[in-house]
Amino acid sequence: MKYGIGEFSRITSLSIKSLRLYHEKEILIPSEVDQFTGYRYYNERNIELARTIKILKEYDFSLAEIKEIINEFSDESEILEQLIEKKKDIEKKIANYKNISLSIDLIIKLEKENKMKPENEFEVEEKEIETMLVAGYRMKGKYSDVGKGFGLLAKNFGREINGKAMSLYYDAEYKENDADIETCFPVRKGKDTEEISVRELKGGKCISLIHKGPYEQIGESYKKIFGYINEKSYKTLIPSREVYIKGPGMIFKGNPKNYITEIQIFIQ
Amino acid sequence: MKYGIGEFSRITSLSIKSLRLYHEKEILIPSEVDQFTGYRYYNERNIELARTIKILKEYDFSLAEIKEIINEFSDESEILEQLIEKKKDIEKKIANYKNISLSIDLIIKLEKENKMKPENEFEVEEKEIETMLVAGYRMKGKYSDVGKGFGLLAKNFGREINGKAMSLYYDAEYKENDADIETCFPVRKGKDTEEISVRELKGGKCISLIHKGPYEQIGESYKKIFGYINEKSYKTLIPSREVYIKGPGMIFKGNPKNYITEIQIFIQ
DNA sequence: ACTTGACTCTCCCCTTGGGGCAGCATTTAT
DNA sequence: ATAAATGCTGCCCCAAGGGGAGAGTCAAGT
Repeated sequence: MKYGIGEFSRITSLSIKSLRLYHEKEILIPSEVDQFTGYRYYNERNIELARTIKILKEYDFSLAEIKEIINEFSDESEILEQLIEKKKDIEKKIANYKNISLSIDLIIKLEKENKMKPENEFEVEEKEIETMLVAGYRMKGKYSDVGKGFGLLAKNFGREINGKAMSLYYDAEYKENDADIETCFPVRKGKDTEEISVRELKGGKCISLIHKGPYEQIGESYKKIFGYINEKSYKTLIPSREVYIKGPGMIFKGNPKNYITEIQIFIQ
Repeated sequence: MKYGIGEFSRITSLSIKSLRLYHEKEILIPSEVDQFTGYRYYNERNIELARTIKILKEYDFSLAEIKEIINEFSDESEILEQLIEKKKDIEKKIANYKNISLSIDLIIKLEKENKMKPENEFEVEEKEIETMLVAGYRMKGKYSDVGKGFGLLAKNFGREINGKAMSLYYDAEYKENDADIETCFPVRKGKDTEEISVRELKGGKCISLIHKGPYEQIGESYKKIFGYINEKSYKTLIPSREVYIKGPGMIFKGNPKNYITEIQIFIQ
């Protein structure tokens, strides 16, 4: 029994194009090729081989690998090594895709939270903040350096991040150049590394104000919030916090005019 | 400040080749191109865009998708839809790879079992078989039809298969053409479908003989095993079993001379 | 001013696993 | 005998670049 390429294609569910390619690459050679017309004819043994090739393709082997395998081996027990290797490859891909999936999840989650409660209020507010687990990287420098801190945190704790980026300011007064800052992410879990400390960040009562717009103009909001605090004669605690509700994103830098930062000054 | 392509490549960790491609595809257009020399020069804004592109690439977006996104949007909140879609894609890939991984695992496992205990004995043996969960497809036909049954089972229960393929023979005597056969796989778990029944297959005491070689010659082994049974005056039960310790594989058909089949005839 | 070495340019071919089409030859069924 | 279906080769195309040839350009040292 012999089959023309069309029939063979239907039998094996391999496209005619693929069959011609496999012939050209000497992976699946028709049992007979008409010397004059070039017509390809396939037989039963070709069907078996085609099945093997299809399965190896499903298992993500490349045509080059498949060619090697079918030329050298004829039984599963002989290709255990290759199967184990391939499985490792696949596990790596799975791990990689899982990371991507988690990263995307985080972005979606944070953005959805923003959509849920569009912060329309610009008034000073008193509120209670809960204790949370954070990963923090403490540094001395300027505000503009915090990006590096967040980059470091994201690289090390990317998959455990659980909320919005924050900065903690440990100076009692405003410092331009040598500020004592800790960049933080809320995390689900994690261990200290050399540079990063993971710990509970105590909550408490705080005075909060939403600042909308570029960070460079945040001074005005600080003025407003301290005005309120002085009026009420509250005693402040350090560190104070800035929560980046909407800042430069994971993907886009975004438009600074739309940045939203929450200032939180904790009181006794 | 402007950067040559080499420096920009170092800054962004994108290869020069990629940068030229992105320019050609109008994804990342240098801030300045020398009209006479064709030299590309990049600026700070290009760095931001490059970062965005890199991240989208990591998230598995194609260049075409990236082009669309960066042309139309400038904030994460605007591409939530695309992110959700991409996440679905990635979940599909993960699911697919997991299936492959499980299939390969199964093959490796079964082959390793064969290596562990090379069945060297060809003598009739009495042994105890444990109860196991099986998925079975019952049919009437010839032995040569069982392949289809196994194909069906593998398709539906592939990821739950937990041992070697078996056939159960429900006829008391030998039948050539219209035999009542059930093809089975041991499975971890599973639910009945219209054609396939999942259930406990009771174990018990059986007389076993390993048959090595093509199935066509299994008659001799049956003769031997029934000789033994008659000699001992055992009462046999139905169904009897054939366990395909080594038969046509998942990948290769293999050489029938090396096939190993265990005949199990249960006794009271 | 010149040379040298490092950069950069365009162009072309290669990769994987085929898809699609043109133009022609052959086979099969009516 | 003729038409419809099938098959052939050859060419161009996709994504996302990699590699290299051959030529032009830039900056620094002499």
